[in-house]
Amino acid sequence: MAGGLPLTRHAAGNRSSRPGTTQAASRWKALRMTEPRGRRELIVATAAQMFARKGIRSTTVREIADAVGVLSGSLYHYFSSKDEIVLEILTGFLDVIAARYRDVLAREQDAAQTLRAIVLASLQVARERPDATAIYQNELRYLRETPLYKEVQVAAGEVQRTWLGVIERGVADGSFRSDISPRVFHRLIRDAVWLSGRGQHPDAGYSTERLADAITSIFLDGFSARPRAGGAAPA
Amino acid sequence: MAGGLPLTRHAAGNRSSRPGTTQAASRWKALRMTEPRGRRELIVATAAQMFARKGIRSTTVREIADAVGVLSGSLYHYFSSKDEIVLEILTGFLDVIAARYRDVLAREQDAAQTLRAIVLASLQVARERPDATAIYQNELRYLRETPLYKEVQVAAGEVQRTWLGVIERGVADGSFRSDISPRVFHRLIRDAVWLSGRGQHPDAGYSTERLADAITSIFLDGFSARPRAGGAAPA
DNA sequence: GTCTATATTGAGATAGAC
DNA sequence: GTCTATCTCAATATAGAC
Repeated sequence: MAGGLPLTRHAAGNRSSRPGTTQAASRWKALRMTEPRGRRELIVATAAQMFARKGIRSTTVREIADAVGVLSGSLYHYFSSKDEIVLEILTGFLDVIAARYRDVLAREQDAAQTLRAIVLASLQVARERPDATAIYQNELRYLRETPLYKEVQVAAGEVQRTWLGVIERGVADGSFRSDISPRVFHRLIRDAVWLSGRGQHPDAGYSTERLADAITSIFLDGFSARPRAGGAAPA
Repeated sequence: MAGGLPLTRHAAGNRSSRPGTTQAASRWKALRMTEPRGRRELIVATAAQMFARKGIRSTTVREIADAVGVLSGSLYHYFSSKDEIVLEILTGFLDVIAARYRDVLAREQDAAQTLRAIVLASLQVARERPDATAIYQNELRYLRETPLYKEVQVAAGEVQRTWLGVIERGVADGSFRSDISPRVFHRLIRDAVWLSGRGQHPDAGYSTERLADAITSIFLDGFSARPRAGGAAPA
């Protein structure tokens, strides 16, 4: 923390200027599935990327502004605070998850199939929105300190109830073990799923589908080598 | 044995004064297994508690000093920076883990038994040192920004090699599945173990041993309800 | 809608008296 | 070994010109 950088604040020269076509904007075009449309969305997307990489607290509004290609004061034309940007990132994220889960539940499969589908849907969202995923996993502590947290909690509630619901259903109908608390199982599989993108390495060679299968298989069948219910013995 | 430590002066306000018996000190006596001995250790323990609860960045040196019962300048008699306190917390933590793992390996059990023992040892450390555990899980991003990170990484290396070693051994001798990457399995079970203390609720009614059994059983046998290798059918 | 310039606050760290 | 007092820097946010 003693570090004094010999910083020159923002050499006004290196911005080349037209907002819509900055480096930041074209980066998104190349890398992300959903390309930010307007300046406001570009701010959100850029901030999400930086929050995910460096943490919310360590990312300054000036850095966000630099990356977007404007000066920091201009951000306040779109958002009234840094936290408001955070809120927009997370509610967008949670809304997407909740919607996917609703689709899954609408299929009315059995508990095991539903669980597998929830795992897959979660991993897909994690892949599509890696920044928001990382922020949500890593910055809960920051979030709790902000007044906006309540709004996030509401959105998170539905998500949690979906997981717990399918687990309890499986226990009730006899397809899942009843000697282990559904809450404990929920915590384990939920963390496994959401943290599996941590460290950005998508596990060389593990597609989203294959990872979903691996996770579901471990959690339902176990890692011990012995004949398994559904099918073939281990290769 | 926190009896009589030297007196301090200083009346400034609400602190009642003898360092050894401040609120902070007696809190430790009540709650923790290892009671801080000297002032230096009290600083470390207090800081750990606050870092765990509020995050490193949000905890100011002034807050730490207040909780200990001194003024902020005095901390710099013991540590030359805030990060040095963080480093002491984490290397102490990792050294304890590495030592426990060495004990486990010395027993020369089979892979499944060793894995179970590592899970249990980890949960015990997590229970004994919840603050350091939380810090290590939640503040990796902060750590990476600090020059001290390299030292932490070295200590973490041995820990990781222990996990991976036992998993690979089980795969090699045929007791674990070979159709799932050991690295993937390692990540899943490691996160499950270290995060299981998250949220401070020790899972009402789940002792450390019972939780270790639950985790090991889920990861080895699976959550599906069907006759399991080792014994009785689910209740 | 963006910039320039700056107010304001808060943090880590230091110097030197006691 | 602790306190008092203060330095220095960095960060969020604002005001108002263009």
